[in-house]
Amino acid sequence: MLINELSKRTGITTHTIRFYEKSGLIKGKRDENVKTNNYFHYDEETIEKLELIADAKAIGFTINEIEKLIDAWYNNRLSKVEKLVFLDEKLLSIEQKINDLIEMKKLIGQFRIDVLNDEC
Amino acid sequence: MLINELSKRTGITTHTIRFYEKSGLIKGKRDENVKTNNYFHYDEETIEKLELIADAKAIGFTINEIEKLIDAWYNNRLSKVEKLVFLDEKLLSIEQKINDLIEMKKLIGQFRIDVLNDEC
DNA sequence: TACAACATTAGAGTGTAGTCTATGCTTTCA
DNA sequence: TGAAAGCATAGACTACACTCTAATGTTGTA
Repeated sequence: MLINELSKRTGITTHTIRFYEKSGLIKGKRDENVKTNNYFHYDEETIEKLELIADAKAIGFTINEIEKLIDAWYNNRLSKVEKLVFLDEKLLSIEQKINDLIEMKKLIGQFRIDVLNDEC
Repeated sequence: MLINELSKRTGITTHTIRFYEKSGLIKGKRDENVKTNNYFHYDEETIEKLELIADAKAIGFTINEIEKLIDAWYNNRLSKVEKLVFLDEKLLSIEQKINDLIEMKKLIGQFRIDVLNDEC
């Protein structure tokens, strides 16, 4: 599919898709048989990747981290050990974030009770 | 205390502290008795606030959200209802983030197993 | 009293992640 | 076949959250 369809199917603007393409997060393919244009063609896997990007962004991953994640997932540039090191590191930081969020939830929850009881 | 001590006690640079001051997150007081300088004086509460800022930043709050949180917490610009609405909204978004993180943890955890079993 | 250390403001610069505009070529369809 | 819609690239612009520099004034100490 071309960029417009990809955009419609993912809800991500063509501008942002091109930005991700330039950043190396996704890779469209040029059709060798067509000499008249330079259009990028995208496959179903790209949709998966864009969904992964959206999810990873939502939990605070940077473009750089997402690039590495996609690299570990889809490409074979990283060795098994490198992949495991990276994934373990991410798992740890995710756990840390969950704990931080639970702490903040407690804090705000307690504050909410104080407000409710006019103690604040 | 002056900005240098505040910086040392919180680990936040004077530049960043001034940025927070300009952004309205913290408020130093000028000493009315001293006419020779314009130095800001900070109290213990400011340390608390800077710690709250650091924690809130770590979980992805923006400066704007943090400002509102501090406003609800320390100042009395917001009514009880406004405070509760804001806090409930934050609690919901924190819960959403925790769920997103748990999902991503599962995903990466499964991927880790696949890598371990050479299925990837 | 010299001078190092610290204070202030204004404003420029940086990195991240887009977002938008301009220009120009290609494809599609009435 | 000509207009509308779609595609590409380059590069300018934006928002956020700092981070740094310059210019200038104040305080503390040897």
